[in-house]
Amino acid sequence: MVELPMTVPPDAVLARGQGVSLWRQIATAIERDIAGSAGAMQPGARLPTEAALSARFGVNRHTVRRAMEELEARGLIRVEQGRGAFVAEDVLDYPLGPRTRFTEAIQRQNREPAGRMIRITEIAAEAQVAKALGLRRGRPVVLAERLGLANGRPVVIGSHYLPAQRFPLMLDLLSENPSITRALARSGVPDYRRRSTRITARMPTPEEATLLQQSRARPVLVTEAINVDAAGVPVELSIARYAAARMQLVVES
Amino acid sequence: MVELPMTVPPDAVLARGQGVSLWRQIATAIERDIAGSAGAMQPGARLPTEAALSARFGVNRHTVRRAMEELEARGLIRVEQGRGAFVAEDVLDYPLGPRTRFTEAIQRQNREPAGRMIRITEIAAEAQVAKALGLRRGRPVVLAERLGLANGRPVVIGSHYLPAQRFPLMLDLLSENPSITRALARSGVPDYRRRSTRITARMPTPEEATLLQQSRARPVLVTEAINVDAAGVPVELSIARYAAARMQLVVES
DNA sequence: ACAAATTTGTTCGTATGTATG
DNA sequence: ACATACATACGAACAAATTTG
Repeated sequence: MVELPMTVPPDAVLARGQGVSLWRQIATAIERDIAGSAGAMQPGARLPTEAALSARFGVNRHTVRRAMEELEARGLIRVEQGRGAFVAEDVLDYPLGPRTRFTEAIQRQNREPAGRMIRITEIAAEAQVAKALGLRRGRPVVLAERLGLANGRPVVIGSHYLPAQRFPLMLDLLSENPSITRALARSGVPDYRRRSTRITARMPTPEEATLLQQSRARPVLVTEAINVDAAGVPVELSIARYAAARMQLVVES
Repeated sequence: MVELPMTVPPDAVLARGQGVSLWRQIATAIERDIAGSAGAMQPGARLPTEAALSARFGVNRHTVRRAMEELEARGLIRVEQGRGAFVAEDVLDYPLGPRTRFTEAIQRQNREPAGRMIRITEIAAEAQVAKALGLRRGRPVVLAERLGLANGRPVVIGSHYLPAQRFPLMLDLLSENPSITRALARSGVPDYRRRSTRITARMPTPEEATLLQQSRARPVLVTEAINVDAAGVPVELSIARYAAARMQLVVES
């Protein structure tokens, strides 16, 4: 990019010397762009660079930065060094209770939940899975991998392991309808609860980053939960990876 | 690095053609190096590169890799592309109950807990802190930042915010002894409990990475907990940052 | 592993307008 | 009228983080 030495008129004209500081006018202009009734920007969308904005408004970069500071302090945008500024995404809460279901948790926050099945297969249980489900190694388990979305934005990848011998129809049921709760209900488990949850954080695999539509440089929250039936017998091992920027876990005591 | 075309004798000699595969011999040799009675390697310490090991054992790099695979599958080491192989660190559990204290949680897992105060100051409450503690913005709060260690390894940084007006002696008490529990007890709060906890994950700041002695490329788990007294009044906002590689959170339901 | 390009963050310096005493 | 303090605005240079090839 070559810098043109000419003075170009700014696209947006500000009222100079009228009692309202330039940076305030810029802040409200950007705010209108973000939440404006006309074309509202999507949460997570990237704002123009500081250089672009200062050109557009015909001001120094510092003046734009002062406006950005204001918007960030008010929680409307998120600025990241080296990456840019982004329309703030609202962070959803995921309550870690014994009975929380993804769909309910999202609905309670007035978002539209959705699920997309990524893959359903039957595999042999490795050590970790077998131990969690109380099976012997190598026993068949159904593995269902599901992407959970809120308002169309991906927020979680869930890997669900269920004993194939106890639930012979599970693979078909989940192929029809991605709801684990529904498939378990049709398999004679009307209710189940979360027994224990381990929470860790790590960097995403390339596939996880793609599915969650997030940068490979941001971490995922990982929960590993064992779900048991009314009798306390494990029916599902669930490993979920949350986009940490869009979802936080909440424990009520 | 230039590859020397000469054949140099390996430092460690293996038994070839004796019924035990080379990679198994190498695996047990490395295992002895790691956990050996002689000079045990510290958890988190870096192993020699694959090239160095293949030179030392006089085998192809693939053979060393086969041994590494085995050790990684058994959880003894952790291999990271582009970084190297490291002696596995044991991951401690931190139970997120209403009454869990750091010291007890570490002791229950037979580790030696320790705490080092990083800084104690009195500051004006910003919006987030004020809201959590039920104060007005700008009211004075004591901020105590503490590094928690297990067996001498840093595992958590805790930032503790307490209302300075309710606890006028807090700054002095914490300067004497870094225990929050003790300082609260001496301030007329013999017991407190965790009301709610939010859990997120993010990349560490440079300072956090240094304090936790971890790579800036690995995430930290962040918990934000509000602690209340027997009457349910908030007495402390606690923001903790855990080295995700050394600590995982556990919720029992 | 490295270098280049892009983008935000920080720190100088300079100048102007406004409110205060 | 003058001095002072403060917020605003501009310019330049460099530092730091990220992305890309």
